[in-house]
Amino acid sequence: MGKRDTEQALGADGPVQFSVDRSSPVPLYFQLSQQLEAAIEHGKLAPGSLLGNEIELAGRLGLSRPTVRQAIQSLVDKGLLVRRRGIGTQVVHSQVKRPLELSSLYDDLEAAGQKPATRVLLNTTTEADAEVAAALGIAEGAEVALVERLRLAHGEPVAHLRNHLPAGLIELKTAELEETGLYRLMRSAGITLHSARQAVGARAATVEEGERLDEPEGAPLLTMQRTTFDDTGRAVEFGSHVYRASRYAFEFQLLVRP
Amino acid sequence: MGKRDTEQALGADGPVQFSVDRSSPVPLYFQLSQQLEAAIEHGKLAPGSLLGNEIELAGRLGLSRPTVRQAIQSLVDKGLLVRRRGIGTQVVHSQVKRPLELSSLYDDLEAAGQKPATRVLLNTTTEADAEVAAALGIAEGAEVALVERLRLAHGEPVAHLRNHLPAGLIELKTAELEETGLYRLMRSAGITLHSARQAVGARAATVEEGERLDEPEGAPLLTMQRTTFDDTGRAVEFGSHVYRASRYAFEFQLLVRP
DNA sequence: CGGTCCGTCTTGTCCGGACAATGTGACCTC
DNA sequence: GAGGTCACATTGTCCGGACAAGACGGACCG
Repeated sequence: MGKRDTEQALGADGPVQFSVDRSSPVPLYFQLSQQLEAAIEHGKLAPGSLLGNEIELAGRLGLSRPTVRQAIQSLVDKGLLVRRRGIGTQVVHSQVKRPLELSSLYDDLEAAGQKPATRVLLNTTTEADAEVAAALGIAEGAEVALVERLRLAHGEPVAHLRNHLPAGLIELKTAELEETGLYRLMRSAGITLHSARQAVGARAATVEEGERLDEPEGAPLLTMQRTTFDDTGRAVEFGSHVYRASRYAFEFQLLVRP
Repeated sequence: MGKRDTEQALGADGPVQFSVDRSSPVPLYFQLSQQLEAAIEHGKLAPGSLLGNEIELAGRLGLSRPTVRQAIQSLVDKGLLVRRRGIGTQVVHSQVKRPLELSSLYDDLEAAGQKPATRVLLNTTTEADAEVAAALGIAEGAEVALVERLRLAHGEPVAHLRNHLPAGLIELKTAELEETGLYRLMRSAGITLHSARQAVGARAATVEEGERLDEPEGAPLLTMQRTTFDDTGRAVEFGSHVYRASRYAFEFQLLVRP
């Protein structure tokens, strides 16, 4: 009965089928959004194809339209779908890389198959200087934890990491720091990382930095300063890091919210 | 009649007042979210203070609870509010910098009061090589626009910018490129920028780069490669840029979506 | 005094419906 | 044939209600 022929989201044998389990404790909208995301990821929903209108989709699944909209909206926020009033909802054309987690050097190296290792150079407490106090939003002179680490890949130095944390937030054990990344330790301590403000620059290596990182004096180094916040807006970490430019580059994705 | 005393969002003279205009074409939830955001921005809602429960807020404004929730949710997504079941919704503790737009060097310099200027070195079309084709998702050898620019601040060079764009997307006039940034031109051409994938690294300047940027050979340079996508997922620009590390650093904010 | 249970508060999820806004395509008119 | 007009399809906004889930405080009991 459709007056208009539309490019439907069809597989080889009909429309992609979704289903929800009402006995599951997982919210219905979340079940649906995961199935949609998986279908997009696996190419079952081709880029550019229309999803079919919300009301019919809701009826087919036995859900209400608000629930279906909530599922779709979460994927729109992720950049996987585009809604167009009067047209429909379609899959974006290019495969979108995932929004990229707050990059952890340890995880980055591990994912690249580089077998990261860590040498803890310092694990103590100190008084916050002006820069650290401003970054963490605490008083100058307040006690903070200070960790300095050398991160290695394949036995060669990649970066020198210096981190300051508010006192009492987490107890950092040197043995743990040698075996995993700082963010993993914080997450397993119940801290939910939420956002980070970063500044990335470059400069020439000093003699000391060169010795530490096995680079000649004057070699280009990548520098990053980062303040990380948890979900309540507290600053939970301030890092001041130096990377060998010959061994590392940052990759990340920015989303624009208009 | 409240059995519990809660830290309310109070000003000097009672709770902050909001109001909506039903005759306005602006959606109600958007009116409310803007007023909430402004109140947070101006400190009228103190960090950590509770917002008051949704049902009462809805009743006070003459709105339904879903509408109020939609307004609140948009601010939660922005990282300005935190919801806690059984507790309430509260303002995050630290002032959050805005999510940071897709950084435009031109806008960055202008915002810093640096009076940016642009010298267009090249404005032509060419065939996409393998790297450009892969980044833009087009065929190798396809026609692309190519622009090379030197960006100056206070008359001194800051960066060398090379951009490739799919053919036919936008007509770039050299005169316009000298006067504003590429992103502004694209936006005013009706292209809605959505996300970008970036890689930032560093390296030592070659002789030619040094001459172009007024740096000695071997000076540290910041490099960035960026592919920008519009809201349908099309790649609309691939940039390969080189910055003087002594004059520029990237600042940006990353959001973690759990 | 301490631990457990329970009630209450708040957000989370879900439903069904209604009307508005907008883009598309077909139809009609000139 | 060209242009404007109109109906239709689809998402956008908004409402009112219902129950569930989690968190906190206080009462109760050992």
